[in-house]
Amino acid sequence: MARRRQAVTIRHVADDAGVSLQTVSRVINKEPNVRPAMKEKVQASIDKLGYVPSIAAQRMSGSRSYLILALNDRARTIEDWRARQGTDWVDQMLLGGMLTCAEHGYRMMVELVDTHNDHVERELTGAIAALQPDGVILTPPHSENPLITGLLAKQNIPFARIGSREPGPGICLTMDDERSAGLATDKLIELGHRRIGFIAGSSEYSLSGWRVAGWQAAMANAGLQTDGLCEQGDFGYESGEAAARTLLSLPNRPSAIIASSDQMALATLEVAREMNLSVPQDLSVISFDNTPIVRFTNPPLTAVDQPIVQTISRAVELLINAAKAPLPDKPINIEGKLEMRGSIGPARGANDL
Amino acid sequence: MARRRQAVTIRHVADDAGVSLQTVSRVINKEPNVRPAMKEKVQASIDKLGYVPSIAAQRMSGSRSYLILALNDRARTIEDWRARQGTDWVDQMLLGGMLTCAEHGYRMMVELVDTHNDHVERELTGAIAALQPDGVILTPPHSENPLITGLLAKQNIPFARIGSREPGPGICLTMDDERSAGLATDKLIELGHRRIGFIAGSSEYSLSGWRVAGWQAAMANAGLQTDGLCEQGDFGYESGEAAARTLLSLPNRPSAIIASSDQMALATLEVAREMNLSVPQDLSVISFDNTPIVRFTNPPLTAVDQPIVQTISRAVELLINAAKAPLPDKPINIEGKLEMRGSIGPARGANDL
DNA sequence: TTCTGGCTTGTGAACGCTCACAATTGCCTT
DNA sequence: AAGGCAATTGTGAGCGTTCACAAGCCAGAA
Repeated sequence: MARRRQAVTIRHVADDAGVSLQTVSRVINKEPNVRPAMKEKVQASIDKLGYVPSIAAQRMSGSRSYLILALNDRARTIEDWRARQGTDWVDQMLLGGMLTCAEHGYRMMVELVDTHNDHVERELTGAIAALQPDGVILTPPHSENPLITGLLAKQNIPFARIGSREPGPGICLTMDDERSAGLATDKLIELGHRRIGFIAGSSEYSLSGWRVAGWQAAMANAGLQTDGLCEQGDFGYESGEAAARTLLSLPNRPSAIIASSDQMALATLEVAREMNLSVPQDLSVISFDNTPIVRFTNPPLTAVDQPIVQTISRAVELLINAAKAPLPDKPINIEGKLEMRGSIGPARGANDL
Repeated sequence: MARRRQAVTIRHVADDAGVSLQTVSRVINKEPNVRPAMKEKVQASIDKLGYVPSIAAQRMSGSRSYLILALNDRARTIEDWRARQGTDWVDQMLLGGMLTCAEHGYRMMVELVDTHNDHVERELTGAIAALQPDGVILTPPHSENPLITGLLAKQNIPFARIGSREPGPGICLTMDDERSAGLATDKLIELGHRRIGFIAGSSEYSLSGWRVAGWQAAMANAGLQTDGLCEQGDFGYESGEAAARTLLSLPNRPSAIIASSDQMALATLEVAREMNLSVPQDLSVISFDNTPIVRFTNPPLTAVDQPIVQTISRAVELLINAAKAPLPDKPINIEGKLEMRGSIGPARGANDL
């Protein structure tokens, strides 16, 4: 294989425009203090030759790498991955991140790392040394791993923590889970439901706790009981099935269930069908995430939309900007909203109230 | 922001081990002709110092970039992306590609490019100049875009074309669409179905045509008619809805339908429900892709599993290897298989046959 | 007119690594 | 024991870009 060289380098542009390398560099980097006429001349040469700076060289010479690294939980095996289902999240992340990166001339790279692995530290330092990204995005559960956040802080790399609120280095972005859960709960209460069950997500994610808290607060606020109405799940389908079965087998079963993930809501729908409960007449269901799948269930699921794309997009912008301005200290909270579909309805006998 | 330098460079390792830079380089690159004792000594220093070579520097000095670029169709907007649904494909690609890359010390980067855009050429050359990948993976419909393949060939970059068979530069990998469609058709015929409808995918993808061909061949082979039983779709839900409605409104409606995508199969299920046809008693449905969603429909969909992960994984391996051995000329065909679930059953009156 | 000081542009070095080639080593032959 | 050849190690240059600094330029003030 022939050694592949850059086709057109900064030198070609400089020669073509009859200026120095540095001047071209300044135009590329949109630095101030370049006379408009000069800038135009150089830009013309760049366009003419189709010049694109080599990221490798840019990185080498100590400037930015124009790279944002997104750290994601890695499935140990492919089966594992498939079994989890909730992968649509990754798509949205990618989408939001990449498009926003592209707008700013950056690129996003995804790295899959196992949180439960002893080698996290090694894998991460390796990735950073190899890639030298300008910023890192941490998704749960990485965002709450002190080993990872500590490492990034030590290396002085700006990073964003999605779905975390722990104070410390890095900017936190959350999707206001309490409020979202509250929103869903309030809606059901408004429809006359008094016994509202909740299926919690994996306790490994602290956002699971926030959601439960939001539900509890809303219930308490309306003077409603929550005892025995919360079942633990892990975001996956099977766990949702078990939880729904437990809740719906209760002597005084809830007339509505909020599930902390679309997968668990799907499972709830299925359990209801098995038990001959029709949705929404006998049971109202609300889910979290609002991945595309919820539009095709029967009935379509009312869901809390997680503004993932928006959140990641915001994170990317902050990280890119971090080269100039320091990251804000305060956590950023992006509000979700309830997307209404057919899976909820008035409680039986609601009009009696 | 402080200029971030590489923490530990090849020089540190060389000093620590008391050898020359080149020797360390040789060890890193697993070159032959390094005495075992030497290799061990160097490796010990590498491990001790936690050295990881800078990809930027490696690329600069003319060797590999350890980067595979995967070109994907870009949704113009976020809404567009969401509406398409079929995003799970991307997940699988990422997964298969990344894990395989990681095994070989490579990384995969995804680039979203609009095929219908006038700037494809510019975007692609830009990405290549900036990233200088060692190989490129093209997914449909990019894999059949002569502008793109031509460009890559001219730049002498090894590339893989997924879902294409057009002769020309680059290695083609397909998932044997005729055979898969044939498999599905044969199964239905075996169950006694005689009128089997087909919903084709977007004509922009030539694999759509292959699937139709596979169905037709299998039907012809069994002496069955196909006239009027094929409807055009575009892989999306809405198109599937329209196609299914047309097929099921036929005076002599088919007792089974094969849809070229999971989304279109979902739509078919929904149309059947509307028309009070129960699946699989009144209608058998088979879909293509086998994305996770099909397990949660009611009934779960029998689907042709597309070995995407396997295919991408294979492509990555070939591309990485292309640095040494040239790419094989012959297209590679990876077989799919039928995954049986509850959406198919014997034809009404099948036992009469 | 001459000088000061800010804007513009240019210069050489450096970034971390691999390439091509040169120098050294070890080992087998004669 | 000397020669020769292959295996092993080392050397200097260069990849494309930006950095720090130096040099040139022009305007307005003295």
